Amino acid sequence: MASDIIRSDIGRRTGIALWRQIADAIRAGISSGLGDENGKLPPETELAEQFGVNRHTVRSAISALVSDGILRAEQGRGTFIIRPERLTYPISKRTRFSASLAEQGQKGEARIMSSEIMPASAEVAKALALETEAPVLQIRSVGIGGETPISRTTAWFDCHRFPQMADNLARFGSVTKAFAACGLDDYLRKSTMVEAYHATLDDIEILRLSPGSIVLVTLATNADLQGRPVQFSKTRFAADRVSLQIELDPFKQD
Amino acid sequence: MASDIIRSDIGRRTGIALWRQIADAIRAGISSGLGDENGKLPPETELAEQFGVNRHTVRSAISALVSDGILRAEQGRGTFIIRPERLTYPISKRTRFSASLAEQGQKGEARIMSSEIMPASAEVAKALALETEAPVLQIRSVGIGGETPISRTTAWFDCHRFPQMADNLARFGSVTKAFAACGLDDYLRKSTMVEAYHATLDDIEILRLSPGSIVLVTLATNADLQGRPVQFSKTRFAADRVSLQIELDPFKQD
DNA sequence: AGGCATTTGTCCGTATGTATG
DNA sequence: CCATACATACGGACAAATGCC
Repeated sequence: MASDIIRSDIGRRTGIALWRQIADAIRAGISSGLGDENGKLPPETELAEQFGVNRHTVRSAISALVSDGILRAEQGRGTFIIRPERLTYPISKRTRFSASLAEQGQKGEARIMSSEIMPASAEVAKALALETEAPVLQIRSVGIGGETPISRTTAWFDCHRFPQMADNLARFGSVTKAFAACGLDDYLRKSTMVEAYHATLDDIEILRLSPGSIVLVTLATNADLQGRPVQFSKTRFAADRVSLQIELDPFKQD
Repeated sequence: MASDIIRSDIGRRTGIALWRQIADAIRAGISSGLGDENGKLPPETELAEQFGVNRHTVRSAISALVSDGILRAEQGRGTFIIRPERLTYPISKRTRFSASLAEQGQKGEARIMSSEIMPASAEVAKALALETEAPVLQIRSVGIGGETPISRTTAWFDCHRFPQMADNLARFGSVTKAFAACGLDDYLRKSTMVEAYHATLDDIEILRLSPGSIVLVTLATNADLQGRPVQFSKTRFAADRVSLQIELDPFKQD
C-alpha cells in the first residue's frame, strides 16, 4: 500500500482527543514522507479507515492542521501538505543564530522583545559564575526564519563585565556584534543541555503553535576564550520546525 | 510563594483534556523542583486554584500520575513525588551508553531486542557511506537505567567491514566491546541530530510512557579515527526522563 | 454539453467523556 | 454522589467542487 507510513495507533480514554492524536500523527508523518509527489494526502475516508475512526474525527484533525497552516484542503480535489520540511539548526562551538539561518537561504533575524536589568537567580548566577543576586541583563528575543517564528530565547549577561551590552544589543541587533563592541572579539559555546516539553501558553502565542505542540529547550552557556562564561541562555524551539544538528567536530572539515 | 514553579497555563478546547494538561505540567514541574524537601506536592485545593480549575480536575490528573507510578497519594498526609529527577545523558565525542549511566550510580544496561541482516535503506546507506541495498546488520535495543526504560535504539553496521558484529554484540552486550573484538579499538561520535516528536504506540509500549508523551530522537553517526562511519543509529528517549547534555569541550576539563 | 466517480463540506441526531459546582 | 453544560466521537445523508470519459 502507498501510505502505510502512519503506523502510530490511536488510543482512547487517554485524556488526548482522538482528533488530536490523529493530527499529531499526520504532522509526524509529513516529515517521514506522508503524501504523494504533489503532497496530496490520502482521502479522508481512507485515513479514517487507517486510524479506525469516523471520517468526522479525521476531519477535525485536518481542520486543526489547516488552521495551523500545515495543510490545505480543496473541495473535490483533496488535502495537501503546505510546509514540508524542517530547518536544521546547528549547535557547535561557534553557534550563531542569524548566520546559521542565512546559510539555508532564510532571512534570519533575532527580534529583541524586552531588555531588563535584574538580580541573578541561583540558576543564572551559577551558570555565569557570579554571586546570587548580582545584577544581570536579561534579554528576551524571538528568532524568525523567513516568515515564521522558530525559537524564543531568554539570555543573561553580567552587567558588571558588559555594562554597555543593552545599548549595543539594541544598536546592532546581534549578540556577536554587541560583544565585539564591548571589547569581546570571540566567544565559544561551552555547554548545551537539550530537553523537550509540551508547549506552554506563552510558547503557543509567541511561536504560533497549536496547543499540545512540542518545544525543544536548550540551556546554553557561551564563554570567552579563557573559558569564563559570558552568556547564559534558554531557548525554546518549535520542535516541528527544526532539527538540532550537533557539531562535535572531532574531524575538522576536510 | 513556595511553588510558583508551575507556570504553564492551561487552555481549553485544545483537544487535550484539562486533567491531561495538568498532569503534564506536574510531570514537567517535578524536574524543576516542584514539591518540598520530602517531595510533597501542594494540597489539591491549592493546585486547583493555581491552575484555575476545579479540584476534581486536579484529582483526575493526580490519579493518572499515581497509576503511572510518578506520584503517591496518602490520605490525610498529602501527595508525594516518587521518581524525582531526570537522568542526564551526555553526548560527546565519546558517547557510550552504559558508561554514562554508571557514572550516575545507575545500573546501565542496553538490552538487545532483535538482530537482523537487511539491505541498507537510502538513509542508512548514506550515513554509513555504502551503496544502497548493501547488506547491513540492524540491531534494536532498549536502554534501561535502574528499573525503568530510558531509550530505545535502532543501530546499523556494515556487514562487510564487521562480519562478526552480530555474534560479538550478543556475546558482550556492549557496542564498544563488540567493536574491539572486531578489531576496532576506538571510535568517535561524528554527528548527532536531535528532534522531538509525540510518542508512537510502540514508544508507549516499550518505554512505558503514557499516550501523548514526548520522545527526544537522536540520529547519530559514529566513525573510526580516520573519520569513516562505522555505526549509524536512531535513538528515541523518553523526554521526561532525560536531559541531553551536549559536550562540545572546546575547554578540556580542568 | 452530460454523466459519473471521487473527494471535501455541511447538516442532522445521539451517545459518551470531560469539567464545574 | 448528583445535576448541568459543553466537548468529543459516531453514524448517516446530502450538497458542492473537481476531474475524467
